Amino acid sequence: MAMEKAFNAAEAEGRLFEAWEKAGCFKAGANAKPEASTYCIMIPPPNVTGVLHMGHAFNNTLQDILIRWKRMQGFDTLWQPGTDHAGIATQMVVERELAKNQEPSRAELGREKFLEKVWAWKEHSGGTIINQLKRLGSSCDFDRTAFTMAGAAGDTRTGHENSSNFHDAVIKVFVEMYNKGLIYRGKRLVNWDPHFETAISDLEVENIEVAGHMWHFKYPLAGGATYTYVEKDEDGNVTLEETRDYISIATTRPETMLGDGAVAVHPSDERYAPIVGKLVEIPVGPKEHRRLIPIITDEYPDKDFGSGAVKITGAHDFNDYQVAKRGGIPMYRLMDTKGAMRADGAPYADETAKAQAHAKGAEFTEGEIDAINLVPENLRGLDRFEARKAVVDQITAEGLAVMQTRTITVKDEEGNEAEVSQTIPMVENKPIMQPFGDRSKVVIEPMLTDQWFVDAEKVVGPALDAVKDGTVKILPESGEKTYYHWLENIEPWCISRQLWWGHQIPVWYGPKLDDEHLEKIVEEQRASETSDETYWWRLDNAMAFCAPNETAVINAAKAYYGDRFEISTHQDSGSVGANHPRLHTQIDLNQPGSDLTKDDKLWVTLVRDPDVLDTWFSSGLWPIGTLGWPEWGADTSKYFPTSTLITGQDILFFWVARMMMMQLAVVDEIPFDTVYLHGLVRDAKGKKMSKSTGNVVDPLEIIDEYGADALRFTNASMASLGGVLKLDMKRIEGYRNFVTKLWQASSYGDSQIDAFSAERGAQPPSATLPLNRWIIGEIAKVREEVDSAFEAFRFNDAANGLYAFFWNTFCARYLEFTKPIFFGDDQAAKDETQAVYAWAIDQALILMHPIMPFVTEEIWNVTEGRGFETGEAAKMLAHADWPTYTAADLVDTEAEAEMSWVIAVIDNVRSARAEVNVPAGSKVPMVVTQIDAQGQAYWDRNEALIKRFARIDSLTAVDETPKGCIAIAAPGASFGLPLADIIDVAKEKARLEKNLGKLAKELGGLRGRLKNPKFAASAPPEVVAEARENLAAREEEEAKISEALARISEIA
RNA sequence: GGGCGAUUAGCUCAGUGGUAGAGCACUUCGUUGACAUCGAAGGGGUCACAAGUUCGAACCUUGUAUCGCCCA
Repeated sequence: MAMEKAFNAAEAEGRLFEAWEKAGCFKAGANAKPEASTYCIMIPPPNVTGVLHMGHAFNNTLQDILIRWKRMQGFDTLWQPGTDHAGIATQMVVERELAKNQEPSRAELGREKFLEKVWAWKEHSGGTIINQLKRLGSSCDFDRTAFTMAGAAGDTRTGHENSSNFHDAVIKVFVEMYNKGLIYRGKRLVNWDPHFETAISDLEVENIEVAGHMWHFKYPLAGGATYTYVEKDEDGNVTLEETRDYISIATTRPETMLGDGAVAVHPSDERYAPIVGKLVEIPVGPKEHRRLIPIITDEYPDKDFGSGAVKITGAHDFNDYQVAKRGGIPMYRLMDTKGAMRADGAPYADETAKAQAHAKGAEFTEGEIDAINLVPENLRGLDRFEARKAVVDQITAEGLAVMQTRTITVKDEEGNEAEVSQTIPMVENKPIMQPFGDRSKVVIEPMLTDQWFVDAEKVVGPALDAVKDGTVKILPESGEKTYYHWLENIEPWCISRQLWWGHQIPVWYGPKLDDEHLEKIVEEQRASETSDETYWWRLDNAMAFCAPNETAVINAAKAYYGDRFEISTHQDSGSVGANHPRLHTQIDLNQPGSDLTKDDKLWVTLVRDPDVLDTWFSSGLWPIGTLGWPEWGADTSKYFPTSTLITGQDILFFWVARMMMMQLAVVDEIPFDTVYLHGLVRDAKGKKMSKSTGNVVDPLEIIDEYGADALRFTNASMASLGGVLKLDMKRIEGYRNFVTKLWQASSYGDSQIDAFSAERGAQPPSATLPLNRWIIGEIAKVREEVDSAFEAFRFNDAANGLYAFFWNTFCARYLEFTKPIFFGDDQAAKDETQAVYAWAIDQALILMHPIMPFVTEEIWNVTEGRGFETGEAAKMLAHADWPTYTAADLVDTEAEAEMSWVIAVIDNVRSARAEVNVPAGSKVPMVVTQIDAQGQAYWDRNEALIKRFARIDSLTAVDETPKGCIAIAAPGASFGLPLADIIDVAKEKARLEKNLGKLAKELGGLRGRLKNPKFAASAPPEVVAEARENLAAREEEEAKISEALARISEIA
């Protein structure tokens, strides 16, 4: 059948993908040979709310290349697709949707109803990105599409119908790790998002440089003490000396001053040495209740930054937190979950007294300190930014701001200008790095909160060892260094999020209890029934029960509380503080005089922790969770441990390292043996793609315009190990042209030489012509090149090798050289060449299929005609057998030498003609002055070919080169083009001289090396031999050109 | 401040000890029986800098400069 004029990607891609899926080409184990080893890739699960971006396109192209390659090789392959539930992103999307449709808000709906809405949204829109992966040609086993919330309450099982019960796996792991003491609850400074009212991970924080202010304030020394403040220049000369009764502090966040626990200076800072250990007063809040804090030393303050003294607010700054931990400085939390100044607790006077008591040595627990609210009444409930203004105003009004004098020009009423000196507070306007929530876009507040943690230090060991001993390989190697650096300095992993959408933590709280303290508990209970004490505060004294489900937790609670108690559970509606664990009795404990007797029946209500697990906790279980652990059967567990993980280097720690730790902790096996890391896809200039810059490239638009194959080829060619990924449209266009080239070469085979009617199979047809023997060898070489490139994850080498082979060797040489045969009349030669041509195209399609599946499959199907060898009908290319022939099998060195001689003659003639302006179209005569027997044989066999492509009409042997002749040198032969009438003698001389110049440079290097006795002594023999051969060849060429130059000079 | 990396042709990048390559761009030519989404020919680099190791360095070592990314 005649092929279309060009490949219509837009029309063919959808049709081909459907055909592959319909034929079950991508199912786990499809095309596997009997007893084949498994090869499995776990997709890095995209966010279920996501849409395909260039990063996904790149990442999935590489995965698809590997899986298609292995599938064709006959491995038992599985490429596992799926999405993660993306807690905060999904919750946000659904909340926004509710608002848009004017439906009740999340808070109005309550937890259960809201989660129904989320599942409904997932059912409707959650499949977007999975379907977009298909546009790219991704050959995942989509029947197994997984979801990290599969099996959780309310799951409608849409879009992940066959997914295993991921929820059970997550909960099981949590419970087991909890029981082993690997998971605990504690206070830590986290990135708090005041909009979503949850902790978020570092990855979800964007640090953005914004215009900020730096205020300078005076903290007066306690009791009016003074000291001599001395500043010196570099040479030690005193530049300032004054008596001060304060220490100057610079801050960009004055509202946090209320929670200061200390002022820190560098131990080597001489300016403050006299006052280290003294107390200073925090210059804000009601004067009579101002707290005194110590001046301490710590390595953290930078002497040259600001005044060199740093206020330490451990509960609201990551650096300060470390200083506070080192120095035992209390951390006072100032804000609530919305980022407003706290309004809870006792009056300010009482609270500040508590803090002062603690400072003087009274014992407080961490929770008790956290309960202290150091916000003065007049600031309570204010948004943090309003509070900042108020604090600045109050300090300035009191004269405790550091002032500066400025001269400004003012105009009076008549317009006269006058210079006026002004003293104003010192406020520096300077850019500061500020953290923003990547989804909420609000300023992230570092906040000390109760969170759940994995004690990562206890599980990191095996994950480190597996990479150190080479069991798991990370590419590029720099990734391993980063991995070690991360894991050797690992911190506790915060796994709780204050969200509803996610795996709810399987922990229930009840009152702490034992017989001795029962009365005390009852008393406390009595009090708390009427008090405003928060849930968070209550949990400090609560008993935690961790179990996979309610039945189990009730059993656990029974064991703890004993027979006297009835146990029930309460599902917290989700708003923090709305409920707390309770102990009930039929007696109204709040009635005066009421009391318990020993036989009174009691009830305990357990409350489930409202928090959910970080999405990374569940995606940390992705390899075993998707395969059905703990309920997996042999048909899925055989794919574990998986083979290759391809992902972005930015999540090496967040995801890769955690999968390593968790799989090793849970099933004691590595999750994968090789990790391939790549960078971010950037624009052509290397800028990050971002909506605000407007340089985002949509892969789907690229597919629409250039076809998926062009995009995929571009991705492969960019994928050098450790390479930077800059996406240039020009490059995509170039590879689109390559797709066309492949199509046209196939079309030539089809319409011009009817090659595809030839009978052929997987093995190369027998060939006698050097041209055909040569191309068969070249195919074998490129097959080896592609395989070794894929094995080494050098996708760029595979892509570039195929490109160069197909364009420069196959099309520019072989295809052209078949023309004299097909336009001649040697039928045997035609038959042989037809078969070889068709076979070579088949092989090229196979080798290019992993990178460009669509165009290759389309050509494969329209050209037909293969499978004669085995008698089997042609399979789809996606399941064609990957070849194993080697260069050693198929390269014919004689044919190779002959073709390179022919090509050299043609190229030299063409080059010489072009440089001396002989019209390319004109046919000219050629003479030969000298030719060896080998050269003569080559000429005789390839005369028609050389004449056609060098545009020569005759060859005459002469004894002496005619005057005015263009010299053509070839190995073992000297030719000339006697064109005295046409050529420009000066140009020909210039050409020869230029060639001599190039040769002289090469010869200089070669001779220099070979003359050096140490070279022959130290260099490997094959290098020396190569240099000798090279020198001989260059010398032969030099002699010929020198002679030609002498000849041409005769007529000049 | 710490970690990882980069610096090679006008641009984007390959190149792990044997004397420098690709694509694009550029110049000239071309309606030559697959292809103008093309073909032919060509120009273009002190491999950031400095010192060292080596017979030999873009590559290994040390230092310097500049630029990224991540963490603090």
